[in-house]
Amino acid sequence: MQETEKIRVRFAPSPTGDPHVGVIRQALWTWLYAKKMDGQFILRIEDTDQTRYVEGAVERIQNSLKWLGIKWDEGPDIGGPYGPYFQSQRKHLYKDAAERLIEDGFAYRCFATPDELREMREKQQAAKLPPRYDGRYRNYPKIDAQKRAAAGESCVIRFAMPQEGSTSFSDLLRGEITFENKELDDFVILKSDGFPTYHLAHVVDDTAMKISHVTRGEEWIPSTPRHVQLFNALGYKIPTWVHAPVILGPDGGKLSKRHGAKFVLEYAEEGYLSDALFNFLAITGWALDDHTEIFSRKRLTEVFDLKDLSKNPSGFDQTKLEWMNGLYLREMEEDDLVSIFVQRLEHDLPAEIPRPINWALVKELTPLVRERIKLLSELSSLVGFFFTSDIPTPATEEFLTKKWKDRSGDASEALKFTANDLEPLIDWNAEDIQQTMRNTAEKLETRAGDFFSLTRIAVTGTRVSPPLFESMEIIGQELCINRIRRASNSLRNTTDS
RNA sequence: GGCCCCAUCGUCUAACGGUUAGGACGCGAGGUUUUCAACCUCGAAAUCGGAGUUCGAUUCUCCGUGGGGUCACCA
Repeated sequence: MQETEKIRVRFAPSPTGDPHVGVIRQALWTWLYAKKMDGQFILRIEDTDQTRYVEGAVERIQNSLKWLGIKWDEGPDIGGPYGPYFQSQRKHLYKDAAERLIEDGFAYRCFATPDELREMREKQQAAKLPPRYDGRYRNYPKIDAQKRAAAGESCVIRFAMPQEGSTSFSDLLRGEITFENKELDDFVILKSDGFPTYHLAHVVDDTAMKISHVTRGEEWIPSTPRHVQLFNALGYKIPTWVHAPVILGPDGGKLSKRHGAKFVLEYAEEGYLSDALFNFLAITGWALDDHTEIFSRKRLTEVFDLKDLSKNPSGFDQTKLEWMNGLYLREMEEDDLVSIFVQRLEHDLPAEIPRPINWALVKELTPLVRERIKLLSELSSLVGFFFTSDIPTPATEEFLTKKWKDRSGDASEALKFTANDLEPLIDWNAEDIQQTMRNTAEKLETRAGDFFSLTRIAVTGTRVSPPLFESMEIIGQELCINRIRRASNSLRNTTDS
């Protein structure tokens, strides 16, 4: 019974480079479905094209998945009952299948050279015909083909597509899709180097691995009739097909590396949270209802369903991802966030700052900054001044904006008063610091805001910073007063122009 | 170009054939405020076009149009 069969799905990338968000979203949806259905999620490496193999790609793929919390139940590193999980290690299976197809009259050897085929296509195109294999070896005597192959002549094996009628299949999302067989040519199933093409390989493997749902990008729709024919010719059961939408680049075309980060691990480096990217990827192209969009992984494994995927390709809304990342940063459990912050600062803070990073300090400043950043990469520049006893005094121009324009003397005075008023403070806490400084401002007949901004620059070194008084409390009395005095002195030595 | 898929605010999307077409990001206005954020309120913003079917189409059908995919000894 189909209904009672175990759900087994797979993610089957080829190791040609880093997986970008489009392919990883595909993996993510597939994984969610496996979890929801209490099935198995298999990772299989489709390395049948040795010319495109990229060193380290398998590791990058695995690391991308791991970073997102997508664990496979069977795969190249952990094995499983249907291994091996590298197609390059299953060559004999494809060869056997191809030979069986020849035996049964579904396939034949083709000795056309690449040059010959290229020439053929050029002629077709010159004649304004669609480029396609013309079947020149389709009726070549089997005995002769056998002889030439045995003699070591290079050849490929092609599938003999039916030339009449049509092939239909049902897609979970799109329903019935039909192609005229005459539109399809005799495609290669086994290459001259003995490796299979994708068409043969995945049909053989998906069957051998008992894959119940073939999930893949919609770009595969046009070759699905070939797969249907292959499944049938081999006597295999047709799986359920799910051709999911793809992600479009910001330019409307295919996702391109020119526009910002593209690879999953780049998002990690840029300071996105795994949970946030996961959530975001899950809901671009899928929705539960008309209002929910924040989901934990666990919740998603309960409510997600492949059949609810959107049919149309989606753009990648980078801005919304950033918003969502900020949201996760704000809502995360504080202790978890502290440890993420520490980790990030270890990595991002300038080398001069001694390691290990002071955990207690990070814990203190976390509440001050967590809602001020969208990306972890923004953290170190925002909090750097907490970690060094010796910030460089900002340039005069930094201080003399707005109310203080051309008033370096006044600014210097104001800071001097602040330092003096702050010095006797016994209980160094944000509230008292604020009160003291408000008094100072009043005394100087200066608007508090203008006055605070001056102090902010002196203490933090920047015009934009975490809340001033809380920051000052953390930095400590002595250091704050030093910085303010230093700023005051530097301003006094400036002549207004 | 042939074939195939798709079509709701700028973007991601929701809507048993009956809703003032909903939400979110972003954007604009206001509020809050020591900077920046965050937060709150309000606002602008969409059913690609044309025929049908129907008492009634975002929804079903057809035709256009637009976008995307695919036509390899790549996946």
